[in-house]
Amino acid sequence: MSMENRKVRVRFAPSPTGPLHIGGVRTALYNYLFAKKHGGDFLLRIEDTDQDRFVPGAENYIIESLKWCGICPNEGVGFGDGHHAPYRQSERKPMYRAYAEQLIASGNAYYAFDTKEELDEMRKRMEVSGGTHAYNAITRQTMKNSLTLPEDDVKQRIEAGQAYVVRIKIPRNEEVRVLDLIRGWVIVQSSQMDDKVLFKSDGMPTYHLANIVDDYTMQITHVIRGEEWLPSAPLHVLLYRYLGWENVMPQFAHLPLLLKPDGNGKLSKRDGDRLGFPVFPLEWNDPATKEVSSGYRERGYFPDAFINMLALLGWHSSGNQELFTLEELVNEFSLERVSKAGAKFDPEKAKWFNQQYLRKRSDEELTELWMPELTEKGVKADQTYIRKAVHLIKEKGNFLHEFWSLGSYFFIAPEKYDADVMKKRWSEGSSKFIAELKGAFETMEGFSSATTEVQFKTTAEKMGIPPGQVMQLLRVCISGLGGGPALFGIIELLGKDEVVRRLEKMLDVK
RNA sequence: GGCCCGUUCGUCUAGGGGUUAGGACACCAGAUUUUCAUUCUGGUAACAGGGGUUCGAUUCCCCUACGGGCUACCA
Repeated sequence: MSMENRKVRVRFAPSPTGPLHIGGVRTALYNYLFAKKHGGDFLLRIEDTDQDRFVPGAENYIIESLKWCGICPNEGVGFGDGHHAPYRQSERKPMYRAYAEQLIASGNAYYAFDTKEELDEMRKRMEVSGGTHAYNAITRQTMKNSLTLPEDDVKQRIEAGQAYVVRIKIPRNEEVRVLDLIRGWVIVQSSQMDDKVLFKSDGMPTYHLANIVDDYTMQITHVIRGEEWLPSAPLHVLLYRYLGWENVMPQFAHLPLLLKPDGNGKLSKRDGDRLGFPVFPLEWNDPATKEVSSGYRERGYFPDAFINMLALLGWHSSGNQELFTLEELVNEFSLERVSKAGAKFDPEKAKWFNQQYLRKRSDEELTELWMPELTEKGVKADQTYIRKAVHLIKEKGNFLHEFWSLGSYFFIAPEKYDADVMKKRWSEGSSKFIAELKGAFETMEGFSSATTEVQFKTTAEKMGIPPGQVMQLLRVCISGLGGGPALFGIIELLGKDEVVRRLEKMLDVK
């Protein structure tokens, strides 16, 4: 089958060594968008070839994160098997050895018996002499491997059960070219590469071998991954070549890294703790340290807002649009528009995205989302009333969890009054004004925002007080807070009886 | 150290051989006819430096600087 008419198939291939951080989520997102855009498949493969680094719960965390974000793979661990199961490399273990042996047979790989100590010693030696400390075309001649040892010695060692690894035999001096969809041609001299281990002494392949074998057998057409993989891309190209798969080798795209908001460097777990914003999509309880790391979900972010925010970190459409639904992202996405430079993460903009999505939610939907908290607080109000309150509150908040502190006064008369405003605005004549206003309100027939506002102003003017001087005071009497939605909208919704009661209460307190 | 990648407002970015270098976040100022945390309007603010190529470069090339990544029997 030629490359051109193959169905697009991409994969997200994390290692279950801990919670997925937002950089990983963005990689998954771009893979998802690319797949959907081209009517292709998006699969999840778990790269657990390093059994020492296995963290319980990490795999499930990855699956739950993708689900929460709404970017579900259509194939893979946790999402149903396709034709290429299993999708966990530990379960694919039996298939890798044959490929390592194929590479040995074709002269592109070899057995190496060096111990950890011998390797350390070699590296030290090379560093002293100023050279690179790599296992390569030069240094391998001085090491214990099937290139330097007699054939029967090698055979004997293997039969005796001596530990060995399989290393790729990188050519002495050859130009290796990788075409990256984001960066163009990247050219590396093989003299700068080293004989990476492909197959470990514990019987597992390393990432490099497993990755190539799986991408080939799973018919992956595009490898979209983080920039930290760019240096090993030439190695991967060589592996495709030596395995005889170069004609179906996937195309590569290395994504720019997500950088910490201050200073420089890759965004890490520590930055979140230090700067007070989540680095993970979901809250994570570390099973070993018992440490808890906060998540976007638990902080009250909407998944679509979170995804929208991540999509714009390293990618931009041709226009000025910044708010995209998932469907719009799918339509607009292209690797050509992914930027090359790393993107500093901005927690402030993340909040702004959530605010935008909060506003986009209907009053009905927000009411429904808020109901559990209201019920828990013992609020007994009818749906229409709550919906109207929500309508006023949502213009002032960024998160649903702020609603109660922003608008509890719609359900409970304030217990406390904003101290700053009281100090600044309460004066000798204030009681008189409140009493006067209460009386005026009581006599009103209707009680709309328009009529109460007129009543308020005439009362103030009658007493020779500029309305602006007592407006915020009235707000505090009604809500206890110094700021909030349009005041007379609140007054209308609360209704005459309640407003009068609250004015009375203020007079009692003062 | 070596190799690789990168560099437009503080941040995310658009743009591209001739532009008033555009948008968004943040910030500041006015307005919403007299409250505020919303909204609206406006403003401050950028092509890392040096050489080329060219009539002309921020845009193309080279060098330097700076930043980042990789350099494990980790992914």
